[in-house]
Amino acid sequence: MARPLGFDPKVATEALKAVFWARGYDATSMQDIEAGTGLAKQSLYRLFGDKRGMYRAALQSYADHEVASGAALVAETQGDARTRLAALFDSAIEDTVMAGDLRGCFLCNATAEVAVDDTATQGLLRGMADQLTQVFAAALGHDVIYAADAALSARRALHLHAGYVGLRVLVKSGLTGAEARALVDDLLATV
Amino acid sequence: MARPLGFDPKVATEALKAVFWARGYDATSMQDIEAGTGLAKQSLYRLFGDKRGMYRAALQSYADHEVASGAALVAETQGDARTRLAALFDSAIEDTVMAGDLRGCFLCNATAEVAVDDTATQGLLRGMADQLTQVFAAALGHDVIYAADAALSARRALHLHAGYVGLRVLVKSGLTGAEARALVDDLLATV
DNA sequence: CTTGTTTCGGACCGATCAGTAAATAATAAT
DNA sequence: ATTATTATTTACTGATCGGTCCGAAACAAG
Repeated sequence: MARPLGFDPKVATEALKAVFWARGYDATSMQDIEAGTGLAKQSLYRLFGDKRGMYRAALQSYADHEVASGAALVAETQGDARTRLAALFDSAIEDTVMAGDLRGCFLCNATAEVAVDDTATQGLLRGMADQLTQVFAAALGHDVIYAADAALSARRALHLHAGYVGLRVLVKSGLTGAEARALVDDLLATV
Repeated sequence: MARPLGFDPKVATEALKAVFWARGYDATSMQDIEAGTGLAKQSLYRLFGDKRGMYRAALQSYADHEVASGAALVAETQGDARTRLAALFDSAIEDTVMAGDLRGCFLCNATAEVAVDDTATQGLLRGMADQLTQVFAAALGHDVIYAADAALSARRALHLHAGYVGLRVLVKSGLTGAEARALVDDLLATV
């Protein structure tokens, strides 16, 4: 028996993701957030508590959509581990370097930006990093060699994850499309 | 015939590096900078122009010292490419995960934090990234296979660089020492 | 010691920061 | 229609932001 919300919280959260992804935490002002979401401060504060809450929601939205869509791509692509990983990396290159998108990976940016004493956010990021590592491990699981050797699989998944993070970061400082492809070729040559 | 500087600009620049390395650009206030350098605003503004100038000087100091010391380590270590790279990565692990240093790589952090429209800083970072890639390429150059094949060397150096960046970033979200070692083992297994 | 030049420290600037309080508008139940 | 409850808007808070101005202190040359 009360007035209903004038907007969809899901949509608002995605708008938050877009805003923080583009500028990071500190460089984003409440003014930017109001403009990006189209909502007034009060509505945002009521829903998310404070600016950090908005940031956490944005990160969660990234994990729920971007990371999950990577997992889906790996699951839906037909073929062996290498083929699935190639599809994952190719789509990353296509969507970033080729599209001229210099925002980088939101998760990587957030990890690099996190303060040394912000253990709460660190924990959140660790969980999402594990989630992403699992995507690589899942792809590897389609080869019997990796399916049979958990230690090898874990190690290589971490290797791939690190390469992925490096790729996404280096793009921000001007890595070209050709360099990105060469990097990925070499990264996938061993799997 | 004038009053001399009451401090060493070199030392001040290193203090700037420490301050920005610990907190990043946006999260660092002029108050933090005054406290970290022990200098008054006026002296800093006169020397570096503005806050961005201080940041650039800090980045340059990182390239001149940290990146250069990596290059020195590669040059001074005796042995083949693999041995030299192992020394480089081992020292990175020892100085970060093992030492409980969660600041990450200043250069990586800066790249992740850089704004999409800040082309000036992007250019500066690109130069430093190339410098770091050259360190890996130099290590590879101690194997005839890489010395003879420039394309392979370039590709693999980029691969190693990306892996290095990924390692340094993942440590910030809680990668353990054991995981870091496994990652590096796998990364160096192919060279 | 005087003079010329530069550094240094603190007061100060308007702008912007994250966050809040109160008033207004809208809806659902009675 | 009245009332209870909630959403939204407007105005405002003290604090802090990056940056500047100016007087005082310090040093070198004469």
